Amino acid sequence: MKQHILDLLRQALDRLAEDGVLGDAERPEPQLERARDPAHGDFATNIALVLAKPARLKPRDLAERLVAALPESSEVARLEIAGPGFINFTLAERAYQELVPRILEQGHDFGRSRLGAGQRVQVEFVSANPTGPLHVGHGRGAAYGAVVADLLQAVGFEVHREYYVNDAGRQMDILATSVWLRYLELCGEALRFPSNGYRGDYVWDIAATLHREHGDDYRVDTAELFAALPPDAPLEGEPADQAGDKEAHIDALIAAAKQGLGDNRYRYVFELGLNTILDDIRADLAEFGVEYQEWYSERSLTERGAVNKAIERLRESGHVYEQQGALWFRSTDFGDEKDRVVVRENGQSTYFASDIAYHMDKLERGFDRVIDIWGADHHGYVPRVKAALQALGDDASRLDVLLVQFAILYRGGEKAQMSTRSGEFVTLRELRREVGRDAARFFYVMRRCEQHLDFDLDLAKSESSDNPVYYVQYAHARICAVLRQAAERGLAIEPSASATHLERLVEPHEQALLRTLGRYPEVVEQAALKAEPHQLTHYLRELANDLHTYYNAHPFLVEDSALRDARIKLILATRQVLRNGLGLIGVSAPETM
RNA sequence: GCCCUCGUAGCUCAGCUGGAUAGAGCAAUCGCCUCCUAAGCGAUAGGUCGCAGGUUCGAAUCCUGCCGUGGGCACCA
Repeated sequence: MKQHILDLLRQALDRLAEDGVLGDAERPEPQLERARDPAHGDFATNIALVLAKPARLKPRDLAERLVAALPESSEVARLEIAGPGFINFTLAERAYQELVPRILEQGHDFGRSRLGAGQRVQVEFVSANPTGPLHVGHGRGAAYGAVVADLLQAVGFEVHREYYVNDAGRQMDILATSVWLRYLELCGEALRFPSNGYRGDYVWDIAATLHREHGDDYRVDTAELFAALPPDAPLEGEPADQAGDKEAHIDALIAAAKQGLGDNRYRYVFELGLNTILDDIRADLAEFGVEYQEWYSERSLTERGAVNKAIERLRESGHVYEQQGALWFRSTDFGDEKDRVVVRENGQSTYFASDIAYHMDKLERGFDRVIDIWGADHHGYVPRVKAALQALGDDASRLDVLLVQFAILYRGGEKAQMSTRSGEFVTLRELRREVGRDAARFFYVMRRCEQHLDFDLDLAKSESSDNPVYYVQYAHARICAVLRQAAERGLAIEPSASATHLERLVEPHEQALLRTLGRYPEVVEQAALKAEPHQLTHYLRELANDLHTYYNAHPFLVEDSALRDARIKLILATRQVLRNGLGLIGVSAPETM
């Protein structure tokens, strides 16, 4: 509908331009907005105000010229110039009524478009280190990323969903070492677990697997091995007098593990930890309705020399220098606040170096657009990654980084962030178990991503209209109930084809519902282009409200068969849009509740 | 200290590429089930859009400063 009016406006502008009315000024794309006040019709444009100055006309005079130049359309019932020079469009009722057969015919495809014209977009999201289960913070990134990806796909982009697996690097060594130490404890060794180790129960579980399947094969004499370790930082309950460096301590422990186990056995423990956790993450996300096209291994990047290649390219283009034994990237040349190390004094490349290589690879794979979804705590990272792409001569504007703020759980009005048992974050799995997948998906995307999310667990679980998930789902179930009722009464529930009888939809509630239905494609488009799923959740709430209001005001299964036919078609169309919208945010549309 | 984010009704939030009288939901108060699921609907009330300047025909929206929230400022990942 909106596109149609825009077409009319463009044609009118063309005519005025031909007549020389507009002068030489650049012509902006006309802006067409939904009128806030019904008295202003359905759509309004400020184009006359914008063009008045270059055309050297008063806004209202220009508006009149424009209106005169607008082609006739059966969809437009009324045109009006208002206020300082807005042009208001009121659509014909028929234009709305014809939505119903269109929605029913297009079904699942209603609201989808080809706006993206098959452009390839990569969306990378979650990408949590495989050092433990996903927690509720990752859950928000997962839900948000999945919906953004689905929205983009719905408007015609070819979407590639990717998880970057940090399967190399120090954190993974710490995990492997933690698993091994727990294993040694299971073997009966007495040892002091490092302050920087991973302490979660899942580490014990992996260690138990190792112990069960391999007995004492991985056991070494710990006393000898750990004899010369530099001191650790004190654990809770330990005296703080001889505080050591926990980083140096854990690094020495890793080295000791590698030495004690030898390459093969160390690698086995490492892989066992990685695979166990990665499998868990995969299953967790799959149960959450989040699927990927690719799980991209950081290690593979290193193994085929991509990191070295990236560093070489930076070197060739003269953007790196050596200082104090390390290799630095001069990111300040590209707006970063300080230069960054890419190769450490000990010869190891940094995580940032891998990231440069990874992003270089993304662009080389030919995506038209690359979207990274990160936790907001990584925002300081954005300038340096963009700087690196610029230094490599790539187009950094192809990369968009979307930052997702933390989610804070509330239970009984109190923060419930920490789980009392382990002192760790609540896991995504625990959250899903508690509130269910539908509520979790909906609540996670209900707010703008840069907004801190207060996640009210009690509300998410409540079966009342306060709970937006139930509210929307109930609208869907209610329509299904009406159809079941019709079947029980032996009424024809197969609505007649085409637009027959739709002129009977004259009640204000029906007109309101039709207007909301007509907005759906615009909402999907905006939500997709701006990466704002919350627009869709807000819309669905409105649509459900229109339906509930209508339901309370008018019976659908009336004696008058023509009216009944029209009303059933209207609620069928509503059901379709509810389904489509819920589907896009990964929430089910139940037939009964 | 520097950088980023957010600050809108009692609470949680929309609205922010400048537009017409700032909107929802919850909570509060008052109503609506012999009728397709009351997991619903209606009504009332609720505002110095953090504060102060600036830009202009017009600012919640853009700019500057200040105040407050959260986060970031590693040869960690």
